[in-house]
Amino acid sequence: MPTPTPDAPAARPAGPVTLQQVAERAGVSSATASRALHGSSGTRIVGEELRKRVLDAARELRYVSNAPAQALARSTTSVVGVVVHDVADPYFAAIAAGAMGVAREHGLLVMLAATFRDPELELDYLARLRAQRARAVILAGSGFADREFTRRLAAEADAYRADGGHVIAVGSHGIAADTVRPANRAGAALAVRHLYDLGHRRFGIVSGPRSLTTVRDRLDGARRQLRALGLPLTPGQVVDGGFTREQARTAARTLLTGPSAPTALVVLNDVMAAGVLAALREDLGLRVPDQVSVVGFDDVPFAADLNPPLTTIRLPLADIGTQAMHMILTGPTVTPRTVDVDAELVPRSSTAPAPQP
Amino acid sequence: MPTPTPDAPAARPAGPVTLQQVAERAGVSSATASRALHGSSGTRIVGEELRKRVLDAARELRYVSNAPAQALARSTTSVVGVVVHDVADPYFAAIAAGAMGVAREHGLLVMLAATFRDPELELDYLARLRAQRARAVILAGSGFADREFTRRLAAEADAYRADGGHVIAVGSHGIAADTVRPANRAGAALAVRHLYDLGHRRFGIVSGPRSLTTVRDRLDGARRQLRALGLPLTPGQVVDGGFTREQARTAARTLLTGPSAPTALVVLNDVMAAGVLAALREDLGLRVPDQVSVVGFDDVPFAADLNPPLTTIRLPLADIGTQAMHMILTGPTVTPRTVDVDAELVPRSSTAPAPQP
DNA sequence: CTGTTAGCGCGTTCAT
DNA sequence: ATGAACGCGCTAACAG
Repeated sequence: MPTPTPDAPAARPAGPVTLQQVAERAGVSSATASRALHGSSGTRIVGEELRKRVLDAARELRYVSNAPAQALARSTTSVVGVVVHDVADPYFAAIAAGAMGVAREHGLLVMLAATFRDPELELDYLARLRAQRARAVILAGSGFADREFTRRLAAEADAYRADGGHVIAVGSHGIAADTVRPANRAGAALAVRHLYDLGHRRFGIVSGPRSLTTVRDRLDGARRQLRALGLPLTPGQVVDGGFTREQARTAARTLLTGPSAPTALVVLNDVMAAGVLAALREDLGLRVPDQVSVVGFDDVPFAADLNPPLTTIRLPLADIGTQAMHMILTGPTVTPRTVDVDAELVPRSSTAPAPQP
Repeated sequence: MPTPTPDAPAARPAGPVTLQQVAERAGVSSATASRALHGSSGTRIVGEELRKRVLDAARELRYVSNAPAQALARSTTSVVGVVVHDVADPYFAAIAAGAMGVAREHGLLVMLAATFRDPELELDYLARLRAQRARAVILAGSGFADREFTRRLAAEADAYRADGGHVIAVGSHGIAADTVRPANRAGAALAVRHLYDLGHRRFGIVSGPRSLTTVRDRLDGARRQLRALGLPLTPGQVVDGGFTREQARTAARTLLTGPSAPTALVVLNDVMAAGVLAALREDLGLRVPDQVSVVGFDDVPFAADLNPPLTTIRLPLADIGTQAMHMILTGPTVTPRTVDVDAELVPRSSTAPAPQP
């Protein structure tokens, strides 16, 4: 008969190993085992000898504590929720990545929820995350500009807080919560100003769904700046690009088709800008930036690789995620805090002086 | 005194509301409340009248069940884990998005873990996911080609299964598990073949860390095809682009610097291809595809927006995620299954006939 | 159909 | 320093 390997895991009982089993194998009570494994009160009040026996037993049995049971007993967990519109969107992917980096450093697990822009789903996930006793939730998706929805969201958020949770919002969600606020208005104004300074006077805006507060804020920033410059925006100058590449491509075609087509395009995010550049280049045969200048928004990783490299408004995406995460680590405060995140113009090659008429 | 609004949520007790409280408010036992809310045995065996009272009470109190407690009682959860290298990488973002779509349809919650390519972290997350009693885990990151590591991973995966969990691997991880297997070898061969057919005879490969099985598989596929074509690869023709844009940009410079520089570049993923195109265009002043042809791998969303639009090997990324998720829904089988996912050449504008010498 | 009872696995008093 | 006992909130038998 073969000699058992010294450190071979002992025959594991069927199903998950429990603390009790570890305790038995170590010849101690489950209380001692618990203390040895998690040193509850800061000090490890378990004797060296027993401690070692417990640790060995746990390792041999490949024991991992039952997190749900632990959560029930401690009435707290180490999971945080992050809700986004769509992970495949580089904007959210970057924010999520930032958040996850911090989570890792602090031993937190993250539940990622994607709403695909459905407000109902946002509410739903918030409730489910509350059920999970996620200690905090980051609402990373844009807020929805709907009165009734906002009321319901606020109610859910209140319930979340009442249950001891912590909610952090990215952008305007119309609720009283800690928030990380990207400079959407100022950023859009920056874009307009940049184009204006280059001599452009005929502007076009490729926007997104008006139902999103991010869209409204950016649009508003552009509109104000334009008005301040004496170039008030007319309805025909704004088209909805749906915040997606394909829709934006189509939208760009209609925008550039009129009699006095714009020479300057402010596109409310980079994903759409990719579609707009494609439309200009492949559908309309217009040269960027010679005939038309384009400014994007976000500065997602691929912005510099577009054709031409995209001038855009940079938002420190990963930072937004880390900042939100840090608010979680700090814990909730009596009055909501808000961290402002600046936007910055990144000049690349999609903008140039306005063509002479 | 103000009349209370009819449907105003009743004054909620401090902290989370429990089933017990809902039951009391409805004047029933907690068992009945549980049945009314979760209709255990398929059939709703609770009388209309009581059922309604319970539902009302729950709504008024904004009750959500305590998931950890439920998990403990039922000894099962509705969370699945997805471990990736980095969410900000469009390859993983797309896979995760595919998985999350299915998760949503089936009421599953996903815990996303990012290892940042650290094998230890992968092991760690797997154990933590086991602790969470995640019903299944999708190992979406590339496997690591390390004997010792693989042994440990297999042990963890076994423990996971022994605990009633289900593990799904994407690509080669060297463990006996259900796997979704992308055609990495065949895909790379396709890339080589495409370039060969265009008349190219001097090849260069921008590879990634040899420690990743994905890299090895793709490299192997290219190497075999090249050998079959009578053009065996020499060490100098392969450089490590680190699977990142920046490293690949640098790597491309060294690759193109030799005496008989390649006219055809096979880049082992699209993210690196973006860096390679930048190097060619901005650092080396070489025209693509006139002087050098480039083929990428993966067909991430931005591939078509690069300059020039990238010819690449498409992997149905979202599909990979959904397929993996579907294996979870099906549940584990006695013997591991494997689903093959085909790669396909997507000709765009970064490849052209070899320049005449 | 509904209520009572007994765990699920763990942390945490309270004794010792 | 260690063990015994109780409770966290919920589901699952088991009665009635």
